[in-house]
Amino acid sequence: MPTVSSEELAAAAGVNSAKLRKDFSYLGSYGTRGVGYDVEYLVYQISRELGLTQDWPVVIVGIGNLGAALANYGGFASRGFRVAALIDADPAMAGKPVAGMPVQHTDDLESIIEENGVSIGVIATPAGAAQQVCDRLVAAGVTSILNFAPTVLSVPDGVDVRKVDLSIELQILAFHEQRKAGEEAAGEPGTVLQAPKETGKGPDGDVPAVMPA
Amino acid sequence: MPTVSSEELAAAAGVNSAKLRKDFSYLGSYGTRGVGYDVEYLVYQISRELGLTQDWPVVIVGIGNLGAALANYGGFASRGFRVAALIDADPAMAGKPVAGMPVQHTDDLESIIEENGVSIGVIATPAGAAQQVCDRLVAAGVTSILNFAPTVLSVPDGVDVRKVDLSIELQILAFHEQRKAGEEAAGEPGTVLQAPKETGKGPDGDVPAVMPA
DNA sequence: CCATCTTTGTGCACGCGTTCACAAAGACAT
DNA sequence: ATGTCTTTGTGAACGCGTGCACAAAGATGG
Repeated sequence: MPTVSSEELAAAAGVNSAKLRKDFSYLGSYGTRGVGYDVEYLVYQISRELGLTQDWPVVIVGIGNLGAALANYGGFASRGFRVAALIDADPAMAGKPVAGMPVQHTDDLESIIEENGVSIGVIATPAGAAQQVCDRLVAAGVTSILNFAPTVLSVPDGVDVRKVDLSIELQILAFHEQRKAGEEAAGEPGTVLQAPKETGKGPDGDVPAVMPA
Repeated sequence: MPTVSSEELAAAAGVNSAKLRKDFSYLGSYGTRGVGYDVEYLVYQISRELGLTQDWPVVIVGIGNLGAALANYGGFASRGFRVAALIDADPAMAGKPVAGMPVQHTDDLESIIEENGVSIGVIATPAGAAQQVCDRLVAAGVTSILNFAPTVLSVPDGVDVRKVDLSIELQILAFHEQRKAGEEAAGEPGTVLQAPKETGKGPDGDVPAVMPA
């Protein structure tokens, strides 16, 4: 029976072994003292807890470049996601195959959601259409939305929204890049003030909490 | 002179006003007691600190659906980013206009980086090509990389890499979705163990630290 | 010029998460 | 069986960030 110790896993992941054990303990006691964790069993338990063992049908609304990229993205299937439908408002897109699947028109959004039991929707439309699409998705029964449009969506309680801003990551890189460049010329008064300390805990460690939208 | 108080800003952002004032104080003392912060001056100071006032030339390598989506993304310009070049390995792509800009061939990667003084690169290639592209970018002088390919890149010290996994966000939504569904049927032994407490601090608050790559 | 009122900037205390350290548990050898 | 050795699971301590509370600063009015 192949096993791993918390020490090995911690070293591989670059975290503290005690933290790892404590995290695992919240899922139950799946380890064997003196031996470690049964790899296969552990993987299954974590997968189950994260929802990887379930099949999540999702719809992607807005089949532009980004929507098409998402539809073609291979990582979804292995994570338990199944693209149930691609939806676009452009009648010219309807029926066209994208990622081996015909694009459907927005008119059929509600019936598609219902028939496939979709609870997760992905919005990759232009900013102007996002809120309207969001409202229709929610009305049709979607309770989780992944929003790639550069808009803040308002949704009723009980609906989760996650906003992905492709430029925020670049922003963070640029912030660090600026820090690198400023290091050799540090100390000039009134130009770049140092943050109180460098935690070094993670890539986000020294990014200010407040960023403009 | 239009001003805002830390109280107003905190209410708008949904954070504590003391935290906000303390954060601002790390950038310097830009407020006026009894009045608040001069909006225009504050915006400028924060923009400068975040690097928004600088012009960051970036190259996008891999002009598939995702690369094209990024090239067309409007949010970059307003954040101080300028797409200096689009690069692809496919000779058939060379010269084709994407987002009003001709795609250039990978052969010219090094000269493009050098001529434009690019220090930030975006990788949107297939997984198989990512590391090789990364190596060439780094060798050419790029010190920050935004990686959309589903690979972990290895880079020398001093180079920053941020990995964007489009499915991880879906993963998080699915995790919460599962929790929602499990709530009415909670308490069954051995199925879904509760995390010790619900912090409610943010959308990532109750996501386990360890997730499979 | 003094009094009052508003809001900043920050010392300090609290609370939470991380880490340490160790007892308990189980494997394995004798 | 008994002892030894490894590794888990977790109580307790530590450290850091968040929020409270207030003194200092400056505006504003009389």
